[in-house]
Amino acid sequence: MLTEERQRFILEQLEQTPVVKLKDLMTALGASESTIRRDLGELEDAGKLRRIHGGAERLPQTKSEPSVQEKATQHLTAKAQIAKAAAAMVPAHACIFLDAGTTTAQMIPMLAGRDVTVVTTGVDNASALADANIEAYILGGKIKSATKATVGAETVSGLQKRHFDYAFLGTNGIHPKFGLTTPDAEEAVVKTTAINQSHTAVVLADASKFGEVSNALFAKINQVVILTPSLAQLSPVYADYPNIQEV
Amino acid sequence: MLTEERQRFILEQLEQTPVVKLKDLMTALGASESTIRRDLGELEDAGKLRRIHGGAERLPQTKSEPSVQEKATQHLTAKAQIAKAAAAMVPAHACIFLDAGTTTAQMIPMLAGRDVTVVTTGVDNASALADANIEAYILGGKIKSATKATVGAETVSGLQKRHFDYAFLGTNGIHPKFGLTTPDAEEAVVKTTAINQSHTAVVLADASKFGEVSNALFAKINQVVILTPSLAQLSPVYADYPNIQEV
DNA sequence: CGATTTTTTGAATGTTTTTGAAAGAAAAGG
DNA sequence: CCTTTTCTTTCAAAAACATTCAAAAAATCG
Repeated sequence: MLTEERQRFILEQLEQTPVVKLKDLMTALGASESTIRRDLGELEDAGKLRRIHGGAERLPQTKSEPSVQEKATQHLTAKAQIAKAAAAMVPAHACIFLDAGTTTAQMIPMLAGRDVTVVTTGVDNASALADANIEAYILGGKIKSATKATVGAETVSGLQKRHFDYAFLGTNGIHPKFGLTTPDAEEAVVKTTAINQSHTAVVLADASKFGEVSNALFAKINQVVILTPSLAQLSPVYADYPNIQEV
Repeated sequence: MLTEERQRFILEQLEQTPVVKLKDLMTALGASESTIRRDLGELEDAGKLRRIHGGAERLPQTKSEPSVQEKATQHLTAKAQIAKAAAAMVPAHACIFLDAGTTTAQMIPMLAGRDVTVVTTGVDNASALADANIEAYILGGKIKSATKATVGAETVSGLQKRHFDYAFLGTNGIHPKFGLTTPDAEEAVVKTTAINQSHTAVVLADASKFGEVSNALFAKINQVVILTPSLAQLSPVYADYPNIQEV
């Protein structure tokens, strides 16, 4: 484990929680007390954090990554376009899986009044489905505060007891070599399971996702149908895939 | 638990409620009397609060935007009063069940920053818990669109795999003869199961619930602890129950 | 390529801070 | 008044701290 890796990890921890404990860092990083202390000292000298007895705390001016709300307004029209096409794929009496996330959320108003059953892992999606009077189920599990999605063994085993006509998922990255990826490993497991339990898996992706690679793989490109609004704008690499469809 | 974490929590508490009790802080933070006293002393020296007999009080704010938050905290509604008392019952490291509903939802900001694990059936509560960065789990199941609570066999069997130190529930009716009742039979089953799986079950009820009877029974009065803000106003019938407590 | 220097690491040392408990003083409440 | 609760002070144990030193790893140079 390199010095830079450790220090980056410490700062990432501090973005999630206002204080980190030295002992937790020792076990998490597998380094000795001395090493962690040196890292904390250097990071403090660099003005990245403040040391406190027992660990370190985040500086007050920490800027956060784009929140759920900010992301929601960014690619709105493109997302709505894909969502409309995705909702049109759903036949009557179908049972579908709806991933957590703002992209799939756009499908909900377009499913209102339809005879469909929806299973989701997104807390916000569950709320919207209830508002739209759609028959909805949420899978139990631990709630990730960043995305408000349920994850973990309970969610996965809940998925394995079901089968879906269609699964609709979002993604953070689509790459010819590295496949479909998402930042969170636990969410990746959930997505993979949902794909396995569905007859047809559909990924909703706007142009900004192509060529991107995130942390955790959840499927290869040819395992799913990909809907995108702007096939022409993309690198010609993606033209070889018949399962990437323009809407 | 680090010094900074404790002191941060104490100040956050004082934003919610004008006074904090030393004993409540002890159970909430899992620290000794001496430690809490030292924290209060340091925070007083730093000009962050004023110590009073039995705890500490918030300083009179002369800052920018006092209107919204102070009004919300100074004139505590009946529900917030009960929620505050209920949250004070929760010790550190506890695992609690939080019923769906607006009454129990009021407990969430008062649990923020606490070392507790919360399991809920309320979709909206799950969202609020995630916002407050509280470790939260939602039970899977069908979502009732009226209340956005999960119900059904999946929810009940999920409950039966767990155990809680405390369960906090709302109710629609409290009656000496007909017990605790709620309009929906499926939600009643969930509440009953939650009570059975908990060491102590606590029902939060304002005065309007007493004497009312709804459709489905979920518990007898003496099976739970009932918190209410206005014991004196109630019919003398309820004075016979030692488990009905004024807050 | 090997030898030497520099950097990084983990353990050992003694010091400081934090913590919880105890005992008596002060305050609150009947 | 007495009883109970809360408060302050003191003390020893535990945890966390800075510092030093030698071994291991990496980089540099002849």
